[in-house]
Amino acid sequence: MSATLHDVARLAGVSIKTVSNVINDYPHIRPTTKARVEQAIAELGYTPNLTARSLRSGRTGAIALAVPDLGLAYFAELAASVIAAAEAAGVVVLVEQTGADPARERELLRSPRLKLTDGLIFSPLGMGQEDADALAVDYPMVLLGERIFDGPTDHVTMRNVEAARAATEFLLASGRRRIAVVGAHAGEVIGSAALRLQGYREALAAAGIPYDDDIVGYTTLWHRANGADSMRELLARGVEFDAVFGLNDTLALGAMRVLQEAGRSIPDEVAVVGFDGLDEAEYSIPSLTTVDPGRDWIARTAVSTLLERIAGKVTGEPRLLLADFRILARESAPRPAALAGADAAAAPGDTAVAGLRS
Amino acid sequence: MSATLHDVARLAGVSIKTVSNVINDYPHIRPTTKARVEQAIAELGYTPNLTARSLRSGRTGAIALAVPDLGLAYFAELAASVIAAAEAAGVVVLVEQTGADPARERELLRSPRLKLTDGLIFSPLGMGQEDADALAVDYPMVLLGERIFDGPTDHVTMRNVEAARAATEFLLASGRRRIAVVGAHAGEVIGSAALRLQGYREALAAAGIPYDDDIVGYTTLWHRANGADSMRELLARGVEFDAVFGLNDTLALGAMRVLQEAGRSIPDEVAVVGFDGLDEAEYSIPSLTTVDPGRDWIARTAVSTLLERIAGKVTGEPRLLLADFRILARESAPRPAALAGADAAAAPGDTAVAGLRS
DNA sequence: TTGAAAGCGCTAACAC
DNA sequence: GTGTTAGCGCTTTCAA
Repeated sequence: MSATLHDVARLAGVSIKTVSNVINDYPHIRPTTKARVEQAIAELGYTPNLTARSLRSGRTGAIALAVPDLGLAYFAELAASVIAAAEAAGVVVLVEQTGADPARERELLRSPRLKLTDGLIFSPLGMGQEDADALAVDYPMVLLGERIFDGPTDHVTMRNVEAARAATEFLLASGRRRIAVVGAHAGEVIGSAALRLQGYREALAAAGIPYDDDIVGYTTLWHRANGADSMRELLARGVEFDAVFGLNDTLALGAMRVLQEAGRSIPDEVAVVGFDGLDEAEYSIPSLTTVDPGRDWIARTAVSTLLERIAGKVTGEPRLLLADFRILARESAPRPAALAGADAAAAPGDTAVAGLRS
Repeated sequence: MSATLHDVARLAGVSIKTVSNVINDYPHIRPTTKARVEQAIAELGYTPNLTARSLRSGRTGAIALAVPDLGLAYFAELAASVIAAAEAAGVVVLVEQTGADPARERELLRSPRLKLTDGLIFSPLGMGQEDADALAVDYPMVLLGERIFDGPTDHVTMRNVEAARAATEFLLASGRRRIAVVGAHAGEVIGSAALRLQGYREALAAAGIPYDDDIVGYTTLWHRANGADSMRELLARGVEFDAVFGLNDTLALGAMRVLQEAGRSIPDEVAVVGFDGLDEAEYSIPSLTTVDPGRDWIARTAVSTLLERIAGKVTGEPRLLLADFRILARESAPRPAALAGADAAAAPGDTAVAGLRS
C-alpha cells in the first residue's frame, strides 16, 4: 500500500524524525539530508497519512458546515462561498443537511460524526431562541442566521432590520405608498422574517405611513411556491398595493410570476424588491431588485473566525459580527432619483444604494 | 477532555475490550456486564474517537464529492441528493469545488486531503477523454458526467443522447419544424453538449428534417447569461425558428427571457424545452418543459456503488450505470396530443413522457 | 542536527 | 465471556 514515514526513512537512511522534520518544514536540517529525504519521498510517492496525523495532533484539518438544504439557492451559494474560503485557508469542508428540522439540528450538535472535524459552522433554521443552551458545545462553533441570538458562541450574520428598512425606504423614495409584504411568519419575534418585517415597519413609521396587516402575506416556508400562493391570496382579497417586498428573493420571484399572470406590469403598476442577492435574481424577467446582505463576507468571516477559535488565538467573549449590505437596483424596482447620489461600486449592471460598516 | 475507552473501562470495572465489544454490538456479552458498561458510557458522556477508529480500521466513514461549483444549480441539487443518500447509509460527505478547471481537477485526484475519506464521487467538467488515465487512482472512485468514458472506474451517468432525442421528438410531435439549439460547444465530441446535440440531430434525421447549423447557438459556458446572449444573437441574425432546445435548463431560462423581451410569445410562437429537471424550471414564467435526466437516481447509485467498492463487495470490471429519464411537460412546451398515451407517474403538475430502463 | 521511543484512542488477534 | 497486547502512522519530548 501507501508508503509511510518509515519507508521513506529507510530509503533515505535517516530516522523518521528527520523525515517528519522535512515534511513539517522544520528549519534546522542540513541541506544534503533534506535533499536526500525529498528524493526518497518523490521516489516512493509518499503522502502523509492525515488520519494518523489527526490522531496525534488532535486536528483534522476539516470543518463541518451544517445547512438546512443545498437545494435552497441561498444555502447553496453560502456553501459555495464557505468551501472556497476554507480551501483558501487549507481546510476542507464536510457538509451536513438538517432539513430545517429542529430535532435533527439538535442531534447534529451531539453527533460523533463531528469528531471528524475541528469545528462547526452552523446555520439552524428549525431551532429557536429557546435552544440557545444547546449551542454550548465543547468544540469550536460559529453560528449563522437569526434564529438564536446571544448564544454562547461567535455569531456571524447580516443586518436584517437595517437592510429591510433600507429596502423599504428605497421603495418609499420611489413614491410607493402601499407596500405589500410576502413571507411574514405569524407570531415570530426573532428569525429572518420577523427582523425583516421589523425593518419594514420602522421605515413606514419613519415616513408616517400606517402599518396595514391587510397587505402582509404570511407563509410558513420561503419557497417560490409560497411566494406565488401568497400573492395569489393578496390579489384574490382585492387589496390595493403599488409595491411588494419579498422577504427573500425566492418569494419575490414567485410573487412576480403571479403578478405577471394577473397582468400587473412590473415595475409600473407594482414594484418588486427581494432580499438575499441570489445570482438568479439578476436573470429573472424582469431582473429583480434585491438586497445583498453580504453573504460572501459572512462566509469568509465565519471561516476565519472559526479557524481562529480552533487555533486558540481568540479566547474572549463570544462575538457578534455583522455584514455590510447593499441594495442592487434592477428592473423590478429602479433606483429612485432621490437616491442617485448613493451609488457605489457594485456588480456591472447593478446599482449599490446602501451599505453600513460592520 | 473527552472520555476514552479506558475511562469507561475503569469506571465499569472491565477491560477496554469489553467496552469495545459493547460499542460494536458484539453479541456474546453478559447482560449485566453490558448494562454496567452502558451505564458508565452514559455517565461519562463517552463518544468514540472516530479519528482513532479510522487509523486503526483504515476506514473514515466519510466520502468526498468533487463538483465544479455549488453555485451552479444542477450541482447544488446533485450535492443535496448525494449528501442525503450518504447520510442514509451512515457516511458523511466532504465537498470540494474544482471550478471546472482541468488542472485543479487533476490535482484534486492526487490531493492528500482525500486521505480523510474512503472514496470519491467525482464530477469533472474541465478534464476530457485525454485525461482518462489520470482516473486510475488507488482509492475507490465513482465518475459522474460525460467528460470521460471507458475510464478505469465505475461511471454513473445519464442517457444524454436518448434523452435529448426524446426532447426533440417531443417538439417535433408538437408540430415544430425549425428547432433552434442553445448551448452547443464547437468541436466537442463527447461531453454533455455534444451528446445532447447528437440526440437532437438523430431526432431530426429520423423525421427527415435537415440539420441547419444556422439555428444552432454556440456558447462556451452554460450560465443563464450565455443562453440569453445566444438567443440575442439568433434573433439579431434574423433566422427563423418555432422552437428552442436549451441544452440545459439554465440556458433555456436565459433564452426564454430574451424571447419574451423580444415579444415572442411562448409557447405559441416559440416552444422552449430545457434539460436537467431543475427545481426552478417549475416556477419560471412560463414554467419550463424540461428533461429530468434522473439526477436523484444518479446520486443514490453513485453513493451505493462507491460504498460497495469501499466494502470490497464488488471487485469486477468498471461498470457503466445509466439513469432513466423523463420529460416533464409544462407551459413552455405543452405535451402534444400524439404523446398523450405516454403519461406516467410524475410530480404533480408534471407530465412524464418518456423513460428507459437502466 | 539527528535519533530513540512513547503514545494519541482504537480494533482485532489471541489467550484464558 | 472477558482480558492482554500489539500495533495503525504520526508528532513530539528528550537525548545524544
